[in-house]
Amino acid sequence: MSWTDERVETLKRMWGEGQSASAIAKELGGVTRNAVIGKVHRLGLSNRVEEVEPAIEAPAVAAPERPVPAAAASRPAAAPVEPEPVGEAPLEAEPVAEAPARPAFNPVPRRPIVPAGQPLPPQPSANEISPEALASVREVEKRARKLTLMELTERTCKWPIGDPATDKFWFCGLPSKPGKPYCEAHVGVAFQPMSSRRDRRR
DNA sequence: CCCTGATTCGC
DNA sequence: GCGAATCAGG
Repeated sequence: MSWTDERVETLKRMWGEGQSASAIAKELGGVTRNAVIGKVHRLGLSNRVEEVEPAIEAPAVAAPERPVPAAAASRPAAAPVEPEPVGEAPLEAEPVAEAPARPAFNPVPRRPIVPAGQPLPPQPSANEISPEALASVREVEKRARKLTLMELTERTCKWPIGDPATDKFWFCGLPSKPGKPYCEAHVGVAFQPMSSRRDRRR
């Protein structure tokens, strides 16, 4: 395989979307993640900071990180602060700013994309699941690895746990069954034979 | 062990 | 230019 314009385009797009090198390699096919990474570097876009798509803008917090405005030059022995030399500072001063007391650290500097694979799980209504399976799930969820969306891979269980609207939300993350999006326990509740979920008038 | 990107260097 | 091997890290 060679880097045709089309393939390069796909590479750029996916890299821009925050996809991992391995994911991109898989998508393209015929190349390894090493090849992708190598190409990324040769294209000079290893710096993923650039945001190509419009999408929802996350305030790109640069975080200059300079809590100590003045007194930088003269730092006798009084300043207990920052042990770091802050590297050089060949650049001229640009103190002006005042950075409000609060660094205002807005989270989510990234904008990950949903990992390939099937769209996610239909939260089952806890009512039509066998007691055994349900018990199993509860048990398993205590041991969930609590992965975040971007930590999911093809071999981690993608079963969502908790309320997405709160902090108490994560993905199971336990080893998924080969070829399945979920772990043993969750496969059990996700894929129910038609026969077992028949009418159960309530 | 699973995974990530970064770098090197023979081709 | 390419990418396997390797490195460094989570």
